[in-house]
Amino acid sequence: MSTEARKERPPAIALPSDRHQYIRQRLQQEGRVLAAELAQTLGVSEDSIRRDLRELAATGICQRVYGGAIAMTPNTGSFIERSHENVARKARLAATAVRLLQPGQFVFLDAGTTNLEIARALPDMPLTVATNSIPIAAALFGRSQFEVLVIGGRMDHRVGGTLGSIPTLAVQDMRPDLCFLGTCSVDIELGVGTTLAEEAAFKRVLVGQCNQIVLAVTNEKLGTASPFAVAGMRDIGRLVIEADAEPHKLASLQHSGVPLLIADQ
Amino acid sequence: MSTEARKERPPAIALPSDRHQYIRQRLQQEGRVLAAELAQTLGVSEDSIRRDLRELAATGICQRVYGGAIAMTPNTGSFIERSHENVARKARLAATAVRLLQPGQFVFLDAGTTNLEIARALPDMPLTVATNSIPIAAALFGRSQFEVLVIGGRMDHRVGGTLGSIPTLAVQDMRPDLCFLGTCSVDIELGVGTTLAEEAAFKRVLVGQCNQIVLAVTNEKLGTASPFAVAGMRDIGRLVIEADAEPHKLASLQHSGVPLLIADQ
DNA sequence: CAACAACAGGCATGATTGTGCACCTTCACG
DNA sequence: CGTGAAGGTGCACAATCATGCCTGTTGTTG
Repeated sequence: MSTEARKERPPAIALPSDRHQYIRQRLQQEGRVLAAELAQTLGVSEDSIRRDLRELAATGICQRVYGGAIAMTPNTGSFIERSHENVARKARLAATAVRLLQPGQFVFLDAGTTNLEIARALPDMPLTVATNSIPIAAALFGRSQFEVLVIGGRMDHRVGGTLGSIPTLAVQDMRPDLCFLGTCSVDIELGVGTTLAEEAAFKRVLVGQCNQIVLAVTNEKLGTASPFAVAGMRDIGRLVIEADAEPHKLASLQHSGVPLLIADQ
Repeated sequence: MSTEARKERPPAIALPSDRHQYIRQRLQQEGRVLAAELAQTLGVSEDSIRRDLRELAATGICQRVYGGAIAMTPNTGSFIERSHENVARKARLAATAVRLLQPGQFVFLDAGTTNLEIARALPDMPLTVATNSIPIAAALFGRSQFEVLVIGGRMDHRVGGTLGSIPTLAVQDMRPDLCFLGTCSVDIELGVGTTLAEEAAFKRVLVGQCNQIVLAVTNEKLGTASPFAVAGMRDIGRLVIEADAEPHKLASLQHSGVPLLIADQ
């Protein structure tokens, strides 16, 4: 196997940065690494490997698990998988976010697992809801007090909704009062971003159409960046975050002037 | 079988998170898992498997049952489909109907509970699938070998799909090879009909766009009429019926010249 | 109802982890 | 050239985690 050949190559590595690069390469190739195996391959103690993995995890490159680490590439995990992660925390975020709604409003629910929880948490009041997400539309099926508009087009199996020119054109005919924007990353300097170019293009048009943008983000997305920019922080009308967000991130967000809404514990 | 090959693959699993991922994959593929079988396949005790399943159940990924666990489908939501007890019969109809498909075809799946079973029974071959039904789109979500086109518009909570001018206009740009038409009633004299005027209007346009119309109907719909006509019997390219259809209805259908396809018992 | 399988919880054990500490190398500075 | 600061590395230790076994309980089947 090619991976075997690559694993057995003499490391001849003395610099920690070389080790980091090697670990990142392995993570990208195989999706996961084992601490003990890395220690043997690289000829250092497991302590050093653990330190390396901790540092890589701190920068969001991987996620620390018992015995090693798994790659944190955002494309890892389809929508179905992601929709099972952190459900309780997302539901708490959603319960707070829906308080921003007023009866009679026209609200857009962008694709995303947090927004799926928001769809489930929508209160029983007259609302017009538009969405390009199939799971969200399915969750709203039967909630007959809502006028539901489905944005048609080609379904993207990664994001769980329609993307491309057809949905983009359809959104240009709408003027939602409120938009819950789905996102992969939020950073004060870099703003909101996603991992797919097509997704970002759609969201950019969406942001331009909506009266107010609301962003509900879990802790792990705060302070991270994604390859494709969607919006700047000044475009965000309200940022809903968890109660136990890291203090220094919370402080810098408050300092940046974004209107915050902190979810109940 | 491919599932066999996947089951027998050497686990080479050292991390507990890998085990979780494997179980989730099996759940998604097969809908259910057995604790004893997992323990043997993964080379750990059943206690550990039970702990894993408990954790996965706690996060909502699966539901714990005696002997294993079954997959939860939170993204497809709580459908009212469970109220339809004819799922098994519809699934048999569907298994026969999908044999009409050829690789590479463009197929339209109209809204309807029988067509939902057809969506689930679609074989693994390259297909372009268009639908105005949200439950069907949700069922196809994740089947990444299909190019799925969702027909957008206002969602009708009674039929579970989009209806009105927007979907009708969207369908006029399509020329599907095959269309599985949803229906409320079929009669040799009166043809195909539905109970909603808007629904019938959409289906009439759809019928005009498609190269071949396939109708899969359960016994209780045969020989009944609905207020709004959709198509005549001569528009039907193939009629899929159950094996135990009433003999006199079957005879008159055969006499009428409609190409019949009788489902397996 | 009886036999049996599956289950949850408690417990002991070994593996993994984080942290503090000592040692080493490197490098800038006097 | 000597020296001290800074960072990387390995080791020891305590805490945590994962696992298998045990026990009593619950659910299933005949």
